[in-house]
Amino acid sequence: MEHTTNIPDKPSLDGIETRWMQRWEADATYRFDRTVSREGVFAIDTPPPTVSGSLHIGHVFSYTHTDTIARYQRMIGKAVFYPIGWDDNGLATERRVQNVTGVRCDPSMPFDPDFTAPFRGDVPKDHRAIPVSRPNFVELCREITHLDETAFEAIIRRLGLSVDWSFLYTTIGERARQASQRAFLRNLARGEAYQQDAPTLYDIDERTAVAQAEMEDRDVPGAYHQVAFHRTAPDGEASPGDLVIDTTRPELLASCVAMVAHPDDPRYQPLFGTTVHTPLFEVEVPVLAHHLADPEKGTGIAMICTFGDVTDVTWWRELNLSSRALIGFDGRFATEVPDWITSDAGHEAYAQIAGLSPKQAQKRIVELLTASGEMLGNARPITHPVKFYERGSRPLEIVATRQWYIRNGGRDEPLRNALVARGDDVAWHPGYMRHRYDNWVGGLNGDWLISRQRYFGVPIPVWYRLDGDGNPTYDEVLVPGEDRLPMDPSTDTPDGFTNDQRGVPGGFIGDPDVMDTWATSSLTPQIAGEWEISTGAPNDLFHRVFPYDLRPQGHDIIRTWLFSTMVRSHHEHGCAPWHHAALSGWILDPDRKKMSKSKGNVVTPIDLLEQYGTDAIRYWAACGRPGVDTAVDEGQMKIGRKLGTKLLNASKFVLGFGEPNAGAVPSEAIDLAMLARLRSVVAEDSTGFDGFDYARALETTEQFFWWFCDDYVELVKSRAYGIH
RNA sequence: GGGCGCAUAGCUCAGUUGGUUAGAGCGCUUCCCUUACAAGGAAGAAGUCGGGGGUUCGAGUCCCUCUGCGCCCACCA
Repeated sequence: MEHTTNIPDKPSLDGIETRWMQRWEADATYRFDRTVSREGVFAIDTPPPTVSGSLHIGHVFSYTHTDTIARYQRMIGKAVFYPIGWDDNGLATERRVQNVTGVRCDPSMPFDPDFTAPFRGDVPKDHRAIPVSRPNFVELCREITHLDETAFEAIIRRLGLSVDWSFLYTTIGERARQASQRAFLRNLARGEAYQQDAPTLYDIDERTAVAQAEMEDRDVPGAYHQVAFHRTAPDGEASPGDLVIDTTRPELLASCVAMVAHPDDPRYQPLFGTTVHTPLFEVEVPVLAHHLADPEKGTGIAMICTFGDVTDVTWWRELNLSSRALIGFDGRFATEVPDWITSDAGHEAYAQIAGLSPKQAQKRIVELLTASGEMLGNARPITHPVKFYERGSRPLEIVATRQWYIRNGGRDEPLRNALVARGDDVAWHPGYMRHRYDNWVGGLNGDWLISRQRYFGVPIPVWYRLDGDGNPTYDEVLVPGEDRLPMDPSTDTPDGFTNDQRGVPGGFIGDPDVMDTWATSSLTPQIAGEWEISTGAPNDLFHRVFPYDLRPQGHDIIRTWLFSTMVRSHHEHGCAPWHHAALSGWILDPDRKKMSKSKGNVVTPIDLLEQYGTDAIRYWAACGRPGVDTAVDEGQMKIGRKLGTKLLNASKFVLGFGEPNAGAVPSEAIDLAMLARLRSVVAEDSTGFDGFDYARALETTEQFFWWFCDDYVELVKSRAYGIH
């Protein structure tokens, strides 16, 4: 207890944050005691915020919730493991660097040790991005993330989070790369990781494959084009009898491999087993039956292209069709005329779209179809959902590429059921969030694609043997021993080889890809807990913290972070990675619209912290019920500010009377009543916190505090001042 | 098409297994610079708990249904 002489006349909240930040740091107040065994530990799998700009008020909101839980657990005697990290690898960072500096990575460029990046503001708007080598680009990513991370740390400290900074990690850091590569190699050894050459959703701007979890549907304008295919006459020539389809992607006509209608559709039953000729390109394709064809849609018969959408992929696979892919990794139609187009007219038509983007090609094809009379009527505009990469600006294309996958139940019923059942091992707060998990796992339609054709990430830690012609033999995967991790296959050499065998026939080549950022952040429990890291006392930490007690996170990343963490833990440890998952709500702007940068309504945390003070902001945050979307409410922050001042003044009153005499026991009825009430408040708050309901605990405490001030203090005043 | 959430005073929200006249804060009205606090205190007005139906002695709370808003998921040619 402070001595009475230290009580200021006019207690103030100003500067209180700095004082306590320094005190906590000096005293190592929140340092985790790593001698405590698992039963005495409360471990938190803190979300590492994405380093791609600044922290959002939403972070302040949800991180405060977790901090109240951490502080409660500490108060009841637990050693709280409360680490923090920065998620700085991956495409989000690369995009940020591109935006800030105006460069782009070109792996074919040589390293330039003297390169200094311009800042975007100094680059003319119409100037094209400056290509730099991969090492230069990675260096830039490190520099810029470091700047952002410094700012992040300042805000988190200012917010008073009781994290243990000695466990700070980054997802591009050595520990993360090591854990990520180790887990991958073990997935590989157990058959949970595999590579496959298959149609893949591909972002043609970022030039990388993306996973199902990173896709989103957007309603965009499109148009139905009614196009006539020509029936094949007995002599093999196209006849005038036409078969009409509706398509939103006429530009893919050259990739058409078949027609498909529902097996029960009487309109098309006579045509099953026959062939038709495509318009413009005059390619002969079969008419087939498949139950996914919807008689209600368009004309009831569709063209199958490789690949216009995911249904095409299903048809292609299940009907065992050949592949006629034309859109390449650059998002443009192949420049060479494909060999399945044989007629002169077909060659001529293809020359019109060679090298074009899908959008350009569509325009041209429509012109050609109109000219040839094979397009019936005008295009009918519609709005339809199209798949985008969540951070992308152009629709995803489907391109056949070799990629790495981790099994997540998307193609495997028993594994899917096992992962759904893992949801039972976790207590969900609020409980209904469980449905989102079940929903997502139940709806998976493929395994988890983890390879990315990008640069700032954890390398896929394998090499491939090159055959006598210098071509990679992908089924001969060369792996490093775990003692070599972290490693980079583009500079490290596999055992039994020398570096001069890199890229030469009979030698080896490193996998050029990096892992998806979720493939690393799915291991935050392992990274923060120093899984398998030898620190003199091997693994002294991990078994004290794993499985963690709590995973706090936003409900929007159940499909990504929560699920992927579950997958990795299930494979590696055979259990759920935590006992509780607490899902926080969204932050809405004061008009209750979802905040977004494009709307320009983002409130920066630092301004609010400056204006109202940490306690006021934390008060506002803690008033938001678990899982409930909450508006930014400066009124609530003002109340928090007043409450803080009230607390200081009430403390001033109480502390002003000094310590009670040693051995003194309360005997006045009013005192005993107050203490009894306090006991019930403590009990109720404990119940609230045990169920991760910090808001209920706050409400109870606040109510008690006002009663204490308004009634109890007023009633004891005369006694306190010695007036009877 | 499937799933989930929300709807309570002008505003933002509590209301835990159904139980006396439905609560808080902000805002509003009136009064008070009283020695912890005017960045405060005291008092007051204000709601047919989204509509309809049902179960019950009793429903904001449980069941059915409808409406509106929001979110998640889906093979959307």
